[in-house]
Amino acid sequence: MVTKRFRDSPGQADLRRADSLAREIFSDVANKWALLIIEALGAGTLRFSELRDEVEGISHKMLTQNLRMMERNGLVERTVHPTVPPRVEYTLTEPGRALRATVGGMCDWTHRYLGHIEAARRRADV
Amino acid sequence: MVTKRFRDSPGQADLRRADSLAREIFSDVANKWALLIIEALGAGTLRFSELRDEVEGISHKMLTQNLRMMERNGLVERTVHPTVPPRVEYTLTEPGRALRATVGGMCDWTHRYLGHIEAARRRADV
DNA sequence: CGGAATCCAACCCGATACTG
DNA sequence: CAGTATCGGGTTGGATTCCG
Repeated sequence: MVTKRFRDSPGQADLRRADSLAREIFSDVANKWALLIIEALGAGTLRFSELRDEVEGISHKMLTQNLRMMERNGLVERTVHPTVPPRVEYTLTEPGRALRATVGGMCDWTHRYLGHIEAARRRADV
Repeated sequence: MVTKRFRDSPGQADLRRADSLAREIFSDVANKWALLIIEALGAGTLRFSELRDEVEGISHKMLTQNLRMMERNGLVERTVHPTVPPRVEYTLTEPGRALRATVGGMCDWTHRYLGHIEAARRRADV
């Protein structure tokens, strides 16, 4: 069997294929910092420093890096106010808000199953 | 602007706190390999080698590592058939299936917004 | 204040070899 | 077939510094 060399049609890209665009995007987004940032922005627009306070434990560098990635992928919009001192605000775009809905599901899941998981760990950690 | 704290009921662990159990679990789960494994197991029970084929690009080591983590957290159940050659099967538990529902949402999101994101990238990548 | 760049330690993860 | 252990290069990511 010959591996297809031509592009898939846009709607058919598959997360399972390691080399697909879909997988690349999924990999970008499926990391804890990106998801926590999205969740934090769910409540509304935030400044850089507010975001850093909101997502406890994230470093300046990681926050910048993830915001750049999310901006490039069109998940957040970056607004610079040319004031002194500078003021930069981040907002979820429509795709970002759509993603946020499912991320919220993951957060809820974490809280709901906290007990289950604690118990499972006690069983596993002999 | 007032920071909203309404989501946190007292006594409920908070994802925002870097040192909370909830954050630890979220960080375990919020990585691409774990999520792709969960998605793969959504269709039903799979053997180790089937899982490795299903999640393209994952290494033997990463698969093992993530499965151990997921087993410890009670997301998957591991069944060893004492045959020769050995046969080990993995199945989602109830918490695992619940999580899978939201992961499915993320996968759908990826497909739905693939076009948006591609366009955003073209705009960003000057 | 927000961002970029640098340095460097810590770790991630793939490859490999070996076991039952 | 499934799993463990080890090794080492590559990447990650924190701390720091400087800039507009």
